[in-house]
Amino acid sequence: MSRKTGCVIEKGPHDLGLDAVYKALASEQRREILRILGEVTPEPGKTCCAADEVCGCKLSERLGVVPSTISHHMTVLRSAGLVSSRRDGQWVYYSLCREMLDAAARGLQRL
Amino acid sequence: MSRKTGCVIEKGPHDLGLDAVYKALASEQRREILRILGEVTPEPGKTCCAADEVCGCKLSERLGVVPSTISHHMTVLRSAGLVSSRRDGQWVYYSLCREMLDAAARGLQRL
DNA sequence: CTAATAGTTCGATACGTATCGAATCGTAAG
DNA sequence: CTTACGATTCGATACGTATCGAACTATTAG
Repeated sequence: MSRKTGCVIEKGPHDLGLDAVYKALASEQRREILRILGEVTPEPGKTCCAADEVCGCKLSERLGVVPSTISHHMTVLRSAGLVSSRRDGQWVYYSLCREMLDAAARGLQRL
Repeated sequence: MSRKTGCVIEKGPHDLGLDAVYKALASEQRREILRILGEVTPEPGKTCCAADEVCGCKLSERLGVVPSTISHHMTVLRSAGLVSSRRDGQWVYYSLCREMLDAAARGLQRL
């Protein structure tokens, strides 16, 4: 099926719509995840990663935390709109939502 | 004495220097404080606020929280480098450190 | 000096979050 | 169907944070 979770930029009073975004960013581990997703370097020999996407198991490996913790962080990032997820067979691929990152950056400069 | 706390932009591995900044931003109340400091609108008849600065008692009044809570938030914001503080007699004036806000915004775009 | 005002610090409480292991679900491979 | 693997959910625990009131400090006003 591979239904893709779109990244929608919500707008509300003040930056309440960005509240979840700033909370999600307040974690070095999650920022590391975003950095990894930003790399989008496809490893040649690997089967588990598409061209510009990263799957959960790779994140688990690179951060050195168990899958359930990764899953938790990805839920936070996804509901903040910072990443989108797509299931392809056994794997779930994540990719960065740069629009939301830009929105957060603009939100800061607006202060 | 009015010794001013300078705002220094620290740099470290990754954005660990920005960790405190993102944590400080992960609070609607603190973002509201930054917004108020960003206004820098001097009220004409008021005696407790200098031209481009805001004192703690005004923040306490506008947010509707007790002074001790404001003091806590200001400590967080100050140690993140997002605001600088200056005591003038009875009052402590706060002002925004736009350099650090810009650094945080740039940090996001770098992801 | 005394009283009043602004701010900070401290202690307590409540709430949120990070993390793990175990159990479960979904999909693919045998 | 059974097994294996990736991912998620759940429960428990530990830690961090927000908030308040009370006590304290600093400064000004009388």
